[in-house]
Amino acid sequence: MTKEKRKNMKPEDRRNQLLDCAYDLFFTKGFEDTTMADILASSGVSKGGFYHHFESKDELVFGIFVRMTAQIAAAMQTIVDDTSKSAVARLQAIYDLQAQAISAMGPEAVIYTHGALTQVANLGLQALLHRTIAQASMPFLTQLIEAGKTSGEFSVEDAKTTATFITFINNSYDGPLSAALEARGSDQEGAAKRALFAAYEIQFDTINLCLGLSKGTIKHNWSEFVDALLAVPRTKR
Amino acid sequence: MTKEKRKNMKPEDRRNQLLDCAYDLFFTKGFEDTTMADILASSGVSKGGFYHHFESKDELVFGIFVRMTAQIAAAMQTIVDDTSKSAVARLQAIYDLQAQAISAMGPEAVIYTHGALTQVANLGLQALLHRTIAQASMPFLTQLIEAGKTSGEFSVEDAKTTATFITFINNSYDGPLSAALEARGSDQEGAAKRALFAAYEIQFDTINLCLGLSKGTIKHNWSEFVDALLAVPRTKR
DNA sequence: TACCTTTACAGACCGACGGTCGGTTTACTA
DNA sequence: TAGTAAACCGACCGTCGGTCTGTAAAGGTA
Repeated sequence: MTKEKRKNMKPEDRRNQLLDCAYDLFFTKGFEDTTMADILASSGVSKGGFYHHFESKDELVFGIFVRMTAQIAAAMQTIVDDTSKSAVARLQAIYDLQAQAISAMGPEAVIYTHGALTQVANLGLQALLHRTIAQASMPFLTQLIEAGKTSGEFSVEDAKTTATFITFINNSYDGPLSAALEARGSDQEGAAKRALFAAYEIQFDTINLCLGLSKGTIKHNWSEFVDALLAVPRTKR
Repeated sequence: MTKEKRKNMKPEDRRNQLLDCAYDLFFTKGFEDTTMADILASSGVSKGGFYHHFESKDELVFGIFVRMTAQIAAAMQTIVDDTSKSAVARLQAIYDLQAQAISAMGPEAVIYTHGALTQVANLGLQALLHRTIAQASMPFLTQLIEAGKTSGEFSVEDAKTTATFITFINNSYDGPLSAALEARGSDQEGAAKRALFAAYEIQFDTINLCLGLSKGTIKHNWSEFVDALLAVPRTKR
């Protein structure tokens, strides 16, 4: 931390810089365990500078999630709006996109983030993240299921009910992944990996069934990616 | 707060009293928003007295969940161990027990607790509660599904995988209930109620399907209880 | 250039919080 | 009744998120 000449930045740039710093810290140390001093030190901004742009520490979380939902909404929008594809194909595209987005982070980063979010101190942050993603993606999934219902591809009583249930499962069912990551390198590794794929199977069987699709219609293409995840050696810390 | 004569209590009693006070406060105000001063005031114990029995504020949460898991485990144990009943009947008994336990609280208390847990400030507590209940109930559910598999009642690939998935759904799928409670008294009430029952339907359809049971075998008997919940007028606060 | 206004920033300061510590009271035993 | 161990008290401490007063940079105007 060498003493640098003070540099006034454009408000939007400074805000984004602070959001970036907070993002890193919150998702590794957790919200409560990240102090304002941490954020100020990593960003090189003074307290006064920070509170000129944000009203509170809480607003950082809010700001992070606003950025995130905007990205998710935009991505899903383009997929759902491509009506040249069938509803099934578009739904599959959503899952593929999910896989791509996570893949793009790289295995190590995914593991690190996942591990951090699963810590007890971060459960609140994780729950809020799930809720945020659910709220952002629900409308588009509902719209897509509605489209598939009218086209006769999906056999569904109520699109919104189904969308709610599927969104819930997609977002929150990460227990088996945690267990598998935990088991890396131990003699339980093989069993945990099989359990993980069995979990994905039951998850996607359920999804297909809820939409009235035959088994295996919508599928996760996560195999090679999960393999990459489990191949990462456990970091000592 | 009249000044009373000091009364030394047995450690176990004092601990339980403090856990009771903390339970009430945490599940209404939330963990972070409950100060030590709140707990001390409501229990009439001094700071020194408290820290004689507990190491930290965090330990209160831990203590609360230990008591809770013990109760859950005991209740499920007796049901699962009653091998005179079929596996289906025992699984149904678990859901009935769940309904009874919640009913016993009374509609107002359920609504209040649910509302408190759903607030953003309490999401961490809620997630930890879900995780705790899941860990406590999983072994018994696995055992029961295993029994039903060998008896031929359930058609299941792997008992543990299925138990994990069902436990996950049972514990965490409370979004529709929140929405319905939120809609009480408004013109959306009817729609929200229908949506809630549709959500329960898709939930139990999934459960039955995961166990290879025909639709409607395992069912929730929550109708009249949910009616009672939704009949409670919204309290202004 | 000189001057003024606006705004991005600095850091001393504040009250509230969780937790500590030395001392006091109670309950029990001999 | 004296001794002791454990239950209890409350003043005190360090750290936290947040405030407030002041200052330096940036940009307009002459």
